[in-house]
Amino acid sequence: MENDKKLIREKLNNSFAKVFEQDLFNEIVKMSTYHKCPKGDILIDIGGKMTHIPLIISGFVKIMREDQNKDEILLYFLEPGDTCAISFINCINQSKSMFRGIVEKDVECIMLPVEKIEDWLIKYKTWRVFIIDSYHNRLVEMVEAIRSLAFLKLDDRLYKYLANHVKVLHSKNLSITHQDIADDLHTSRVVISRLLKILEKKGKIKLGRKRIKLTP
DNA sequence: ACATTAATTGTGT
DNA sequence: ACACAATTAATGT
Repeated sequence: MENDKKLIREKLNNSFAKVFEQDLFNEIVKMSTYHKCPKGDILIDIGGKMTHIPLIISGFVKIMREDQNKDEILLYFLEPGDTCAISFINCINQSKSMFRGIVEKDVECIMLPVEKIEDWLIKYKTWRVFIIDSYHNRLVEMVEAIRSLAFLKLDDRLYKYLANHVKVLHSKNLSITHQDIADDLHTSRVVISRLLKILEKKGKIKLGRKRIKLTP
């Protein structure tokens, strides 16, 4: 147990360095629990109720919305240093989640209980800033997603999608299938394959089975 | 090491 | 969009 707290303290220091004031930092360590979620885990599902909110230490999570015909809309990603501020509101007003969060790459996170989160909002300025910032970031990403849907052609969207993955994974080598991409971008696999082929011919990427390499 | 099978990717209509 | 061919990875013998 003591070891656990030590671990949390360490992890928080690495990913959330100097974001929180000292008192708050100590409280977070005291109230939180450490979790690991393997790829494929569903962190939060549509209709689910939240009791904790996560602070992401490592890995990343894909947040999406599913509509009537089982179609999924990709909304945004949670990266290390992020929290899901949207789920935070769900916590406070006890409403159910509109979104689903799927772990795309093994996640380490710190879970915080809802009750405390509300207290801290009043007590700590750095916490307020953190939550509002988080909200702002989510909004910016959603606006960007809408812009991209409305104005960009599919080939540009595809490239952006790849570039974004490169960014969050800190690696130019992506291990992903054409089908997965097609699902996220709402097209067929064949279209993605063809566009990727064109990108390869242009020298923008290198293709392999289950892997795509962005060229610098 | 080889054959079999399943999954992924490529291409023409 | 569909069908099918080709290629590659995974698994068992």
